[in-house]
Amino acid sequence: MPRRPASRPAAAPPAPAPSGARPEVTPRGPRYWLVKTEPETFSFEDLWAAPGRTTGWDGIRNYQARNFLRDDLRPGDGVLVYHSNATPSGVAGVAEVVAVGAPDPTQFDPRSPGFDPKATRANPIWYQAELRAVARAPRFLALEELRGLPGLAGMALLRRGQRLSVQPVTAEEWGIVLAAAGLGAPVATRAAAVRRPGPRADRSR
DNA sequence: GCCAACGTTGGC
DNA sequence: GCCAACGTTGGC
Repeated sequence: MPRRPASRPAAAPPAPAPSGARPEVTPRGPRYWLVKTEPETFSFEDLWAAPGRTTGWDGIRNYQARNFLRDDLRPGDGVLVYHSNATPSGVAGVAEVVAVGAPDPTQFDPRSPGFDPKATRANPIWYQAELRAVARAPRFLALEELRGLPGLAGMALLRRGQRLSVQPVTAEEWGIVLAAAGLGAPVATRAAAVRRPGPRADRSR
Protein backbone atom coordinates (compact mmCIF):
# COMPACT_ATOMS: atom_id res chain seq x y z
CA MET A 1 0.00 0.00 0.00
CA PRO A 2 1.95 2.88 -1.29
CA ARG A 3 1.74 5.92 0.91
CA ARG A 4 2.74 8.15 -1.86
CA PRO A 5 1.69 7.37 -5.36
CA ALA A 6 5.18 6.08 -5.66
CA SER A 7 6.81 8.24 -8.18
CA ARG A 8 9.49 7.05 -10.48
CA PRO A 9 12.47 6.18 -8.35
CA ALA A 10 15.22 8.64 -8.87
CA ALA A 11 18.68 7.55 -9.76
CA ALA A 12 20.92 6.54 -6.92
CA PRO A 13 22.50 9.62 -5.44
CA PRO A 14 25.47 9.69 -3.14
CA ALA A 15 24.35 7.59 -0.20
CA PRO A 16 24.27 9.77 2.90
CA ALA A 17 21.97 12.73 3.26
CA PRO A 18 23.57 16.10 3.09
CA SER A 19 22.76 18.13 6.13
CA GLY A 20 21.62 21.41 4.57
CA ALA A 21 18.00 22.15 5.35
CA ARG A 22 17.43 18.91 7.16
CA PRO A 23 15.00 19.40 9.98
CA GLU A 24 16.53 18.61 13.31
CA VAL A 25 15.95 15.45 15.24
CA THR A 26 15.85 15.48 18.99
CA PRO A 27 19.01 13.65 19.94
CA ARG A 28 17.74 11.97 23.08
CA GLY A 29 14.51 10.87 24.61
CA PRO A 30 11.29 10.03 22.82
CA ARG A 31 11.00 11.15 19.29
CA TYR A 32 8.02 12.21 17.29
CA TRP A 33 7.33 12.18 13.61
CA LEU A 34 4.77 13.15 11.05
CA VAL A 35 4.08 11.00 8.03
CA LYS A 36 1.99 11.98 5.07
CA THR A 37 -0.36 9.79 3.17
CA GLU A 38 -2.93 10.45 0.53
CA PRO A 39 -6.14 9.14 2.08
CA GLU A 40 -7.51 8.02 -1.26
CA THR A 41 -4.55 5.67 -1.42
CA PHE A 42 -4.22 4.75 2.23
CA SER A 43 -6.01 6.61 4.99
CA PHE A 44 -5.67 6.54 8.73
CA GLU A 45 -8.89 4.54 8.73
CA ASP A 46 -7.18 1.98 6.50
CA LEU A 47 -4.38 1.72 9.02
CA TRP A 48 -6.93 1.41 11.81
CA ALA A 49 -8.63 -1.40 9.91
CA ALA A 50 -5.41 -3.25 9.09
CA PRO A 51 -4.61 -6.49 10.89
CA GLY A 52 -3.15 -5.54 14.23
CA ARG A 53 -3.78 -1.93 13.19
CA THR A 54 -0.31 -2.30 11.75
CA THR A 55 1.18 -2.00 8.32
CA GLY A 56 4.51 -1.63 6.61
CA TRP A 57 4.75 2.04 5.71
CA ASP A 58 6.17 1.68 2.25
CA GLY A 59 6.39 3.70 -0.91
CA ILE A 60 8.75 6.37 0.41
CA ARG A 61 10.81 7.47 -2.59
CA ASN A 62 12.60 10.52 -1.36
CA TYR A 63 16.08 10.19 0.05
CA GLN A 64 15.71 12.60 2.93
CA ALA A 65 12.46 10.99 4.03
CA ARG A 66 14.04 7.58 3.62
CA ASN A 67 16.95 8.55 5.81
CA PHE A 68 14.65 9.59 8.62
CA LEU A 69 12.71 6.38 8.20
CA ARG A 70 15.77 4.18 8.04
CA ASP A 71 18.14 5.90 10.43
CA ASP A 72 16.14 7.84 12.96
CA LEU A 73 12.78 6.21 13.61
CA ARG A 74 12.85 3.92 16.60
CA PRO A 75 10.29 1.53 18.00
CA GLY A 76 8.03 3.40 20.37
CA ASP A 77 8.33 6.74 18.63
CA GLY A 78 5.09 8.64 18.22
CA VAL A 79 3.78 9.40 14.73
CA LEU A 80 1.21 11.92 13.54
CA VAL A 81 -0.59 10.56 10.50
CA TYR A 82 -1.31 13.41 8.11
CA HIS A 83 -3.67 13.26 5.17
CA SER A 84 -2.25 15.15 2.22
CA ASN A 85 -3.91 16.07 -1.04
CA ALA A 86 -7.20 15.74 0.74
CA THR A 87 -10.29 17.78 1.46
CA PRO A 88 -9.38 18.88 3.93
CA SER A 89 -5.80 17.91 4.52
CA GLY A 90 -4.85 17.44 8.14
CA VAL A 91 -3.88 15.20 11.02
CA ALA A 92 -6.21 12.23 11.25
CA GLY A 93 -4.68 10.18 14.01
CA VAL A 94 -1.70 8.96 15.92
CA ALA A 95 0.41 5.89 15.37
CA GLU A 96 3.55 4.47 16.83
CA VAL A 97 6.64 2.93 15.35
CA VAL A 98 6.65 -0.81 15.88
CA ALA A 99 9.71 -1.85 13.92
CA VAL A 100 12.26 -0.36 11.58
CA GLY A 101 15.01 -1.48 9.27
CA ALA A 102 13.18 -3.66 6.77
CA PRO A 103 13.61 -3.01 3.07
CA ASP A 104 10.51 -1.76 1.29
CA PRO A 105 9.38 -4.85 -0.61
CA THR A 106 7.67 -2.85 -3.33
CA GLN A 107 11.04 -1.80 -4.77
CA PHE A 108 11.62 -5.40 -5.89
CA ASP A 109 8.22 -5.88 -7.48
CA PRO A 110 8.16 -5.05 -11.20
CA ARG A 111 4.39 -4.70 -11.06
CA SER A 112 4.50 -2.17 -8.24
CA PRO A 113 4.57 1.54 -8.94
CA GLY A 114 7.32 1.61 -6.34
CA PHE A 115 9.51 -0.73 -8.38
CA ASP A 116 13.11 0.40 -8.59
CA PRO A 117 15.19 -1.50 -11.14
CA LYS A 118 18.39 -0.42 -9.43
CA ALA A 119 17.46 -2.05 -6.14
CA THR A 120 18.52 -5.58 -5.32
CA ARG A 121 17.81 -7.69 -2.27
CA ALA A 122 21.49 -7.57 -1.46
CA ASN A 123 21.52 -3.82 -1.85
CA PRO A 124 18.10 -2.37 -1.17
CA ILE A 125 17.62 1.32 -1.71
CA TRP A 126 14.29 1.95 -0.01
CA TYR A 127 13.06 1.06 3.45
CA GLN A 128 9.83 0.88 5.31
CA ALA A 129 8.75 1.09 8.93
CA GLU A 130 6.05 -0.85 10.69
CA LEU A 131 3.47 1.56 12.05
CA ARG A 132 0.59 0.77 14.36
CA ALA A 133 -2.42 3.01 14.76
CA VAL A 134 -2.81 4.12 18.34
CA ALA A 135 -5.69 6.59 18.37
CA ARG A 136 -8.02 8.34 15.99
CA ALA A 137 -8.04 12.06 16.42
CA PRO A 138 -11.37 12.81 18.13
CA ARG A 139 -11.08 16.11 16.30
CA PHE A 140 -9.59 15.97 12.81
CA LEU A 141 -7.00 18.75 12.76
CA ALA A 142 -7.19 20.48 9.42
CA LEU A 143 -4.15 22.19 7.99
CA GLU A 144 -5.80 25.57 8.32
CA GLU A 145 -6.36 24.94 11.99
CA LEU A 146 -2.78 23.80 12.45
CA ARG A 147 -1.59 27.05 10.94
CA GLY A 148 -3.56 28.96 13.52
CA LEU A 149 -2.23 27.15 16.56
CA PRO A 150 0.20 29.12 18.68
CA GLY A 151 3.46 27.31 19.03
CA LEU A 152 3.40 25.60 15.66
CA ALA A 153 4.83 28.43 13.61
CA GLY A 154 8.13 26.61 13.22
CA MET A 155 6.65 23.24 12.45
CA ALA A 156 8.23 21.64 9.38
CA LEU A 157 4.85 20.75 7.93
CA LEU A 158 3.80 24.39 7.86
CA ARG A 159 6.90 25.72 6.21
CA ARG A 160 6.59 26.86 2.65
CA GLY A 161 7.74 24.33 0.15
CA GLN A 162 8.05 21.62 2.74
CA ARG A 163 7.23 18.37 1.05
CA LEU A 164 8.93 15.71 3.12
CA SER A 165 6.66 12.75 3.63
CA VAL A 166 8.48 11.74 6.80
CA GLN A 167 9.50 14.59 9.06
CA PRO A 168 10.48 15.12 12.68
CA VAL A 169 8.12 16.74 15.16
CA THR A 170 9.35 18.31 18.38
CA ALA A 171 7.99 17.29 21.76
CA GLU A 172 6.37 20.70 22.05
CA GLU A 173 4.66 20.40 18.67
CA TRP A 174 3.54 16.90 19.52
CA GLY A 175 1.92 18.10 22.73
CA ILE A 176 0.20 21.01 21.04
CA VAL A 177 -1.14 18.92 18.17
CA LEU A 178 -2.40 16.14 20.40
CA ALA A 179 -4.14 18.54 22.73
CA ALA A 180 -5.81 20.33 19.83
CA ALA A 181 -6.85 17.04 18.30
CA GLY A 182 -8.60 16.05 21.49
CA LEU A 183 -5.86 13.65 22.46
CA GLY A 184 -4.57 15.57 25.43
CA ALA A 185 -5.06 12.59 27.66
CA PRO A 186 -2.17 10.17 27.53
CA VAL A 187 -1.91 8.37 24.26
CA ALA A 188 -0.61 4.88 24.59
CA THR A 189 2.51 5.14 22.56
CA ARG A 190 5.63 4.31 24.43
CA ALA A 191 6.92 7.70 23.43
CA ALA A 192 3.92 9.42 24.89
CA ALA A 193 4.21 7.38 28.05
CA VAL A 194 7.75 8.60 28.51
CA ARG A 195 6.80 12.15 27.73
CA ARG A 196 7.13 14.48 30.64
CA PRO A 197 3.89 16.06 31.69
CA GLY A 198 3.97 19.48 30.17
CA PRO A 199 2.09 22.67 30.81
CA ARG A 200 -0.84 21.26 28.89
CA ALA A 201 -3.90 20.54 30.90
CA ASP A 202 -3.72 16.86 30.19
CA ARG A 203 -2.97 15.53 33.61
CA SER A 204 -6.06 13.99 34.96
CA ARG A 205 -6.04 14.18 38.65
C1' DG B 1 -6.46 22.76 -13.07
C1' DC B 2 -2.99 26.13 -11.57
C1' DC B 3 1.29 26.94 -9.87
C1' DA B 4 5.12 27.56 -6.27
C1' DA B 5 8.76 25.10 -4.44
C1' DC B 6 11.76 21.72 -4.71
C1' DG B 7 14.53 17.55 -6.36
C1' DT B 8 16.62 15.23 -10.22
C1' DT B 9 18.59 14.86 -14.73
C1' DG B 10 21.68 15.70 -18.19
C1' DG B 11 24.12 18.82 -21.54
C1' DC B 12 28.06 21.28 -21.52
C1' DG C 1 30.53 21.61 -11.36
C1' DC C 2 26.99 24.77 -13.31
C1' DC C 3 22.43 25.33 -14.42
C1' DA C 4 18.24 24.94 -17.42
C1' DA C 5 14.73 21.73 -18.27
C1' DC C 6 11.76 18.72 -16.42
C1' DG C 7 9.09 16.02 -12.96
C1' DT C 8 6.79 15.78 -8.51
C1' DT C 9 4.44 17.38 -4.34
C1' DG C 10 0.67 19.27 -2.55
C1' DG C 11 -2.05 23.50 -1.28
C1' DC C 12 -5.49 26.05 -3.21
